[in-house]
Amino acid sequence: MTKSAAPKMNKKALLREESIGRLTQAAFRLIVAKGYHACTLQDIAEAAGLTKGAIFFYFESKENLLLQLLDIAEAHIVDPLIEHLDEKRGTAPEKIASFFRFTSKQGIDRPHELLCLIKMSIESRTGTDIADRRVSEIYERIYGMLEVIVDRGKASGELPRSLPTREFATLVVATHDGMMLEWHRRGGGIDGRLFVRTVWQTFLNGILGPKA
Amino acid sequence: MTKSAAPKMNKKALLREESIGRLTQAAFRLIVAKGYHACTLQDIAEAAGLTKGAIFFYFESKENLLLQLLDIAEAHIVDPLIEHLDEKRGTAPEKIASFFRFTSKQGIDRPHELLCLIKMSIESRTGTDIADRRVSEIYERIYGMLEVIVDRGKASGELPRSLPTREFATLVVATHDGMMLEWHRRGGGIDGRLFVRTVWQTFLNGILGPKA
Amino acid sequence: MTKSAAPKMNKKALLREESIGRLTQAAFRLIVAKGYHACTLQDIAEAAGLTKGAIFFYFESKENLLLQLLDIAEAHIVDPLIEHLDEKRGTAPEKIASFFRFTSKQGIDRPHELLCLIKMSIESRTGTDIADRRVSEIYERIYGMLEVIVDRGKASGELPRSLPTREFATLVVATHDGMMLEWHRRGGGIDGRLFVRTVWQTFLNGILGPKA
Amino acid sequence: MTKSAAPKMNKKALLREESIGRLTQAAFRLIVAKGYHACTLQDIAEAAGLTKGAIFFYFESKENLLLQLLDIAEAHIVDPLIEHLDEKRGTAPEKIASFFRFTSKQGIDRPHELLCLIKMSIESRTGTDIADRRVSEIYERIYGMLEVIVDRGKASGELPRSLPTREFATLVVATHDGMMLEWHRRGGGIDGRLFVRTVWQTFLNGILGPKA
DNA sequence: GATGAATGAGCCTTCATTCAT
DNA sequence: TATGAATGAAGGCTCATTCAT
Repeated sequence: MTKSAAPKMNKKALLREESIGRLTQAAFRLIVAKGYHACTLQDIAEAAGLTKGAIFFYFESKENLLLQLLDIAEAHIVDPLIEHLDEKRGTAPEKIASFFRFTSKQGIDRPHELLCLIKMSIESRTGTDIADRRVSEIYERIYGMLEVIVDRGKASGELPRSLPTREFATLVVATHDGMMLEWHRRGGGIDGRLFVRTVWQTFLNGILGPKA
Repeated sequence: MTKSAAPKMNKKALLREESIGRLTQAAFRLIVAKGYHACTLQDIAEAAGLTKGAIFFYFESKENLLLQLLDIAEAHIVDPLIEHLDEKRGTAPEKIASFFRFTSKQGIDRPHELLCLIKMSIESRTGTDIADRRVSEIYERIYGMLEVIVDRGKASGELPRSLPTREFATLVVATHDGMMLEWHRRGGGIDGRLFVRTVWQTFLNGILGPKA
Repeated sequence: MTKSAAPKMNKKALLREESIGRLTQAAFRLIVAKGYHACTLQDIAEAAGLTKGAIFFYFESKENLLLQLLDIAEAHIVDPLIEHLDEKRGTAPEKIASFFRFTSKQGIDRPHELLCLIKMSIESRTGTDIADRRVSEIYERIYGMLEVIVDRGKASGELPRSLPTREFATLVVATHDGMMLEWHRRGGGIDGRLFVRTVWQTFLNGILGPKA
Repeated sequence: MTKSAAPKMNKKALLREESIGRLTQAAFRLIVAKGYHACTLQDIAEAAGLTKGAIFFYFESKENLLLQLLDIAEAHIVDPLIEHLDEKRGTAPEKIASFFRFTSKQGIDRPHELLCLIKMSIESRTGTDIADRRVSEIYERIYGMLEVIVDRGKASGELPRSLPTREFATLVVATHDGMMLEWHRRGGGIDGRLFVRTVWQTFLNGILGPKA
């Protein structure tokens, strides 16, 4: 449904979508594999079966391609995540468990998009260029959401008052990102589902005690 | 004492140490800040108050400079860590807590060296070039050590038999690296000591329950 | 006919041939004038009215450009030479005279290609890199052909049995290359045709006596 | 006797001569092997067991080192050659035979010096820099001498009047240089003495007929 | 819609050269 | 006497970018 929104879409538009899709997928894959700076437009174009020129035709610049990828990742991952947690009724710990569960599912369905976001958040910390700021922006949304959950949890007594909000939200993100990166790094060697479960059970136990 | 081992060191040797030191420190700092690929030798040389030529005089190539940094990081961080945990008597959970405590201290004393290691481990996953393989090698040492600790802990009943060794070791590294990266990312915004304590207390609670 | 094989060739292909042609001609000229190592890609690009980038677009590296030049020189000079002498009926001395006559004509028509070959064969003798080996390969073809001619000449009594094959073939090449180099060196000062005739008449007399 | 001209030479001067000797010999060897431009001062210094600085201490620049080599080659090879042919009584053909015989002996005794001269005469033909002009100067001496011999031979009837002086002198040099280069190129493969004899006998026969 | 030719800024690297010691 | 440290100009090469077709 997403792809064929307009059933009367003409051939040109179809071709356009097809090419853009191939380029973005190739870009996601290669940026995750080699890092943004180490990966050339040549690489991406070749992987997509097109030429460098096509990238400029569709995206105008390398930076803009990256911004598009970030938009996609935000729309596919962060928006649904926030929506999901907003709608969800439940205690703070439950919401945090949901956070892990939900993004883990994303990480399995769309590993490149999630990993692209995480790797971009790490590759550069200068904060000077547009893409860096865009990444920060996305991360701030996540931090903001988590801090609200934690604060409410503390207010309602679901979480210990002593928990430092900011540091704890940071810990959640850290554990999550670290988990995804290690999962990607050790690829073949570990059992994904087992690993994810180990992570958030440990984590939840950590906050609430082993009964939770 | 390490630096001034020979107090009667001649001027040339002193100059050499001084320059190498300035270059490696600048390299550590800039690679952590901008990533290896995004950071030029010009940047590094300027930050060290020297010229590109000096880098080639001392290190022969950009890749070799990186390898030297990895050697330094391994010697300053990983070697002492492994030694520390080897010597230490205690249960598996205590050793894992020590792992966090020890490297956190390293992360505060020599943040650039630890972060350089972590960032390099993330920037590229192709595993094709020498530096990539060197990073993997270093990480394998850490993984190996952790897996031994976990296995012994399981054998002695200090850790639940149900704990999957490999996945759990991965979780420890993931949490640790994620923590360091987030700490670095949010820099001014969070309280380092408070954060680190939050991390490993949560983590330990997660394994052993809140009393531990 | 060779160049305009397809009269309906499209513009891109024409442009390509034109640019490649200009670059190779410039490269031949400059390498002959200044030597391979002393001549920069900047020099070549400028002489061809293009930029360094264009060289890499077409040839990928300086070494590869040289290899292309060697291929061209072999195809234009050595192949026809060997074919010519293979087809030719006649005694060994006649064939050797033909050798001089034929390559002298080549040397006048395409002086840069022949001289490039000769100069490259002299500039380096390390034999370590690819281009060096390629040059040796080409020269071995010439030596092989000459040695066959000499051996047959000795067998048929056209050449004295006492003539040492290998040394004599070397002499032919030495005289020929020396001649071309000196002709190039003294450029304006000597009469090319007169010089060439002097060379091979002297040479032939040397083998067969003044009557030949 | 040449080296220890002053029997009371002090240690410093001896050391000086020793170092200069090692450097020039290394330079001769390497320039012949790799060509002037392809051979770095580092190479030379290392081969001499010294450092780059020493070269500048003794020679001031790379070009100046080359000029010194050319001076040495001229003094050791060209001066004795001209002296030898001047003193020698005999016909023009005999003098030319002497020319080959004499330099061949030089080529065997001091191959690097003679080959350095020849290779330098080929590597560059721009004639713009000092070293190029110096090489030309040396070659002009040889050409001048040969042309005098040929002219006198023609005047006295020892050589055919029809012989074009300039072209013939060029031929002599061409044959000689070509011979030396090929001898060096085919190194192990050919018999030096046999080769040289083949060359000049052929050559002489060429001018005078097989009886000479 | 997409390509192939070409550019130019900037990178890593080399190397002759300088100089304090 | 000779070295080791350091430089700077220039070389080969990469890569994002432009543009005519």
